[in-house]
Amino acid sequence: MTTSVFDKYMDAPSIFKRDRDVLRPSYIPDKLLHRDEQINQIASILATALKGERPSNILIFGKTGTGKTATAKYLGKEITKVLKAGSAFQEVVYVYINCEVVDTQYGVLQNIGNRFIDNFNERIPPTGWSTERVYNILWKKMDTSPKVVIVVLDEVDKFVYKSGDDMLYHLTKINDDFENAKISLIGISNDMKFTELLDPRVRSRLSDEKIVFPPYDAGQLKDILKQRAELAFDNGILADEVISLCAAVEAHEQGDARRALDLLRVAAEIAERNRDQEVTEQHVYKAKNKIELDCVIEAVRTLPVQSKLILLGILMNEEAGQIKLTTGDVYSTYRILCRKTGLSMVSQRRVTDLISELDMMGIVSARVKSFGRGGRTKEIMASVPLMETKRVILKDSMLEPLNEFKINKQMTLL
DNA sequence: TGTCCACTGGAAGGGAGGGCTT
DNA sequence: AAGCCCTCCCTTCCAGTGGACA
Repeated sequence: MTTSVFDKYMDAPSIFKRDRDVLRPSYIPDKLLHRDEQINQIASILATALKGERPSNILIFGKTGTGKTATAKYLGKEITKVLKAGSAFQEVVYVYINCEVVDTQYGVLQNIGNRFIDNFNERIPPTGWSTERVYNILWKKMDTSPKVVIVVLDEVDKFVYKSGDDMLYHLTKINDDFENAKISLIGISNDMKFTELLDPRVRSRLSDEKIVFPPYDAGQLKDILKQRAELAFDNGILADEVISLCAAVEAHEQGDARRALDLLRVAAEIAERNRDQEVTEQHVYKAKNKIELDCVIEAVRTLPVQSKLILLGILMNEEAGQIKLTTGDVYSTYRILCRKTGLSMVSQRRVTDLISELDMMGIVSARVKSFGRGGRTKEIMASVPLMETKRVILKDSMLEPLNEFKINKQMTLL
């Protein structure tokens, strides 16, 4: 018999009863717990679609992991069920778009449009057409027969921040031009404030109905975890306190069900890898640390090389004992590193933006501070673990020349 | 009280790179 | 091939600014 490096993992008994995907946030259970009120509210609005009328537009607010996306997808499934059963009076098309993935006007219109184009050759290409043309095709294809189109724009705030509200304006106005079809929008956002950016006309049209998803409390999280755990594990695999602990940890932070589920899944995976028979509190604590570090590492690993260089500069300064830096400091270190690696150098203005991006990602903390005559600038410091992060950055092949490189205080003063 | 530093962050625009149309 | 369009990444320009210091 041949042996391989995988053998010892392959024959390890699995802790999971079946698919571990039931613990992933993308899994939509048959019954969503503790969201009855919101589901009923939205369902009562959308029900008009099944009667052939245009439902009001809806804005859904709530922090991450409060079940907004799950609810939207769940309702999509339910509508499909009704349509299949043939009890609807009208054709209803439910389009779900995640604006974090599709974040341009063109992209959103293309995505919606292609739902109504069966012939592959007629499809709207990912780029190349004018937006106006895409809009016209979309309009024509949608309006061929009477139907109600419900477009869900998940993370719509991301879209508005990036691309403005033109597209929302057109989509909310398109009904005026339709003869047969009707469109209604569901915007999902975790940021209440983004509506301030909208043109007043768009704002009032978009937010006919507002629905807020509150964070889950510990008890609710516990129910949700229990529901999934029953699907994922056999009895006796989870120590009694494990679910309560996962629920308590996340309820304490933000009431985020997504993270609570991740925590449970990773804890179980750690137990499995250790060939333990039971998932215990210790596994949960380990999982918590692992998830936090993994998030940082993944975020840093996928950074563009210019941002890596900037972050590396900040970390190297920290290593040399310079914890707090100004934009000027960061830029001069950045220039040293550019010269060392031979990479092209971007302007200070651009670096300011990249620093702000790193700040938004939580990788560094940067706040504007005035030093009086010393000028007004950002005060920047890293908020990720020094050595681990540095190691990840230096794995980038373009930054190889920096492997043994260190900076000292004089260099930052250049 | 006014000055002045070292930026901040908005605006406008360029150009490369993707792709389509004619 | 030439002429479009859109997005992304970047530059240049510049008015604006919080607060220590004279």
